Amino acid sequence: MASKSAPRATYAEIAKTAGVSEATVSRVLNGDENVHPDRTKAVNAAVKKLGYKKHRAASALASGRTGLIAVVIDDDLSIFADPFWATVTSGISRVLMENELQTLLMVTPLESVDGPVAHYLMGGEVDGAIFFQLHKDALIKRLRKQNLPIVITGTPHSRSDFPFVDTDSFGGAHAATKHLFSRGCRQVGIITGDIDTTAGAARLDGYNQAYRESGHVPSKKLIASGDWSMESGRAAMARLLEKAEGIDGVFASNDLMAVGAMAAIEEAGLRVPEDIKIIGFDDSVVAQTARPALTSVRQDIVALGEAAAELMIAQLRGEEVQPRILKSELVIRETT
Amino acid sequence: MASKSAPRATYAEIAKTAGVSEATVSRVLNGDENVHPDRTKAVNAAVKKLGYKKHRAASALASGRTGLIAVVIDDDLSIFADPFWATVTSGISRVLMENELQTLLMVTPLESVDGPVAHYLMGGEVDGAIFFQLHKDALIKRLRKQNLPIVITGTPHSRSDFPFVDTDSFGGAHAATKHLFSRGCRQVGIITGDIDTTAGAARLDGYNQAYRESGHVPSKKLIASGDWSMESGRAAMARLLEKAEGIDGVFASNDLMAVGAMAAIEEAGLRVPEDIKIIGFDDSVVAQTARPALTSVRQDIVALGEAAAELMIAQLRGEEVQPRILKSELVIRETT
DNA sequence: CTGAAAGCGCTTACAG
DNA sequence: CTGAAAGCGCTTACAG
Repeated sequence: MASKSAPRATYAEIAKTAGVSEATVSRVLNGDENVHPDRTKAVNAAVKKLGYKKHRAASALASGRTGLIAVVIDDDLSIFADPFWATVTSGISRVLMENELQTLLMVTPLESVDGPVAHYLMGGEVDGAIFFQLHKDALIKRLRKQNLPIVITGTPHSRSDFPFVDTDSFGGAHAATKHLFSRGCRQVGIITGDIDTTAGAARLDGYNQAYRESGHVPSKKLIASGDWSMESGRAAMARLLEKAEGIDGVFASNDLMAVGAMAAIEEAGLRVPEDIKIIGFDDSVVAQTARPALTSVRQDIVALGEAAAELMIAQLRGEEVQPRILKSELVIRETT
Repeated sequence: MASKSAPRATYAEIAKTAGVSEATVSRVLNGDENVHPDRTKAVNAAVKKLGYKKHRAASALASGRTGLIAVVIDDDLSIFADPFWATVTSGISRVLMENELQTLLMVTPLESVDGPVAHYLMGGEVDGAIFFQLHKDALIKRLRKQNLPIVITGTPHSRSDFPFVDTDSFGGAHAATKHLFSRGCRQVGIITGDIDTTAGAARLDGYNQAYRESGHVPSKKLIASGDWSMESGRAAMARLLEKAEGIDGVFASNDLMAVGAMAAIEEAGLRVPEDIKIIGFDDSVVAQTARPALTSVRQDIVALGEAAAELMIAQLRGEEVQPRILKSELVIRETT
C-alpha cells in the first residue's frame, strides 16, 4: 500500500563510503562549520554518489524540527471565488521550498480555538504557521505563547506584536482618489468594504486623506458602504446616485464592488467614464474583463506571499522581524 | 527556536495510566480489531484524559507511512489568475483532513522529471500525490512504478490506467450547444480552447455531437480556435463574424473567451443576446460580473477536489479505483 | 574537529 | 488477545 520505493540510502552507507562517522555526516548535512574541509568534501561526494535525500521523519523525530510550515486558511465561502489566497500561497510555497521547507495546507473553519487545527499546530507538528487575515486572535495568541513562529497575511486587528505582511491599502486608496481628482473629478465618492476589517478601514482613511489634501472635506453623502460583493457595490452606487448630486468619480474598495457600481451607473442611463469615472482595488481578472476595462489598484500578491515566507524563515533563524507593508500600484485602464 | 510546546504525552504515559503495554496502545490507536474491549476502553480514556495526539514524525519513521499527501501544481502563470486549483485544493484538503491526512502543497515548475519535486515524491516523503492536469506523463509513470498512489485532476492524455477525476466536458458542451438551438439559434459557432488539451478536445466533440443531433453538420466556418484567454476569444469572435454569415449563437469553451467574444460582438455593433447568444464554460466570477451576465456551464469544483481525495484514500486502503467523471450543469443567465 | 552512544516516539514481527 | 524487544534514520550532548 505504501510506496515500495527503491531502497534509500542512509547515514550508515554515507558514513561508510565517506570513511567518517554518522555524527560527522549529520554535521556536514546540517551545515556545521566545525568539520574539516576534507571530510566535508568526502561526505558531500558520497551524498551525491548515492543520491541521498534526508529522511524527513527521522530527522524530525530526532531534532524536533519538522521542516513543515502550516498555511492556515479560513474556510468561508469567499475563498471559492477569490484567487487571492491561492496566489499568495503559491508565493509562500516557492520561497519555503527554496529554503527546504514544505507547505502544509490547512483549509478549515477556524471557529473553535480548540479545534483539530489548533491541536495540530500546538502539537509541534509544524515549525511555524502562516495565517490569512483572521478575526479572532485567541488562537494566535496561544500559539505565540508556545513560541510557535507565526506570520499573518493581512493586518491584524489588535496592533499587537504579531509579525504580519500586507499591501498598503491606505496608500493605494490615497493614490486612487488623487488620480480621480487629477482627471478632473470634483465630487468623488467612495464605496467602502466591510469597515470592520483593517483593509476596509484603511482604504476609507486613504480616501479621506486624499480628499482633504485636495482642499475639500468629503461630505457624508459621498460615502456609501458595501461588503465587498458585487451586489453591494451596485446597491451602494444606486444610493450615491440618489443622494450625492453631481458625483462624477467613485473609488470602490475592491473590483467586485466597482463592477457592481458600473452596472448601477449604466442602469441609471449614465456612462463610464464620461459621466462618472471609477476605480477599483485588487486588479483582479474582473478588472480586466470589465467593459470598459477597469482602472484598479494592483497588489503584488505573489510578493505578499514571498514576504510572508521570508518573515517566517527569519523567525526560524531566531531573528527579530518587523511587519512588511508592500506598495501598491495604480493600473490605469478605461474607466478614468 | 522550535516551539517550546507544552510537554506532550507519549505512549509510555498512556500505557501506564491505562495499565497496558505500549504495543497495546499502538494497536488501539491504529484500530486493530484484536484488542479486548476493556483495554480498548482504558486506552481511549487515557488518551482523552491526557489530551494525547500522536507524534506524526515518530509514527512515520516507525511505520513508513507519513500521513502526508502531496498536491502538485504546475507553476505556470495561469494559476495566478485562475481560482480553479485553489478551489479544487480546498475540497481535497477538507476530505483528507477528515481522514487524518494532511495536504502538502507543492507549487512548482514540473519541467524536469528529475527535479527536486520528483526526488521528494520518490523519496517516500509522502503517501501519495495528486496532480493537476499535466502534459508530460513521464514523472507520473515513474511514480506509479514505485507504487506511489496517484490521482490526476483532469483527464490525462494517454488514456493509461491512471486514476483520474474530471468534469464532464463533453456533456457540458453538448448541453450548451443544444440549449442554443433550443433558444432559436440556427447558426451556432464554437470558440475552442487549446485543442491539444483533453478538455479542449472534449468540448469541441460535445459541440459537434449536439450539432449533428440537431440534424445539421457544423460548417468549418463556424469553428474558431482560441487558447483560453480573453484576447483569443475576442479575436476568434471577430473571425467568426467575418466568415460565418448569419451566425446567431456561440459556445465559447471557457468564460474568459466568452467575455472576449462579447466584447468583439459589441465592437461590431451587434447585441447580446438579441443578435447573437453566447454561452461560456466554468461559471467563474467573470460570468457573474459580465454584462449581460453570462450563461455558463458550471463545474462543481469543490466536488472535484473531494472526489480526488476520495480516490486517493481508496488507493491507500488498497482498493481498486475507477476514474470519476462529474456532471456539469448549465446556469442560465442573460446571454441566451 | 571527531566518534561512540543514547535517544527521539512510535510500530511490528515474534513468541506466547 | 498481549507484551518484551528490536528497530525505523536521524541528532546531539558528552568526552576527548
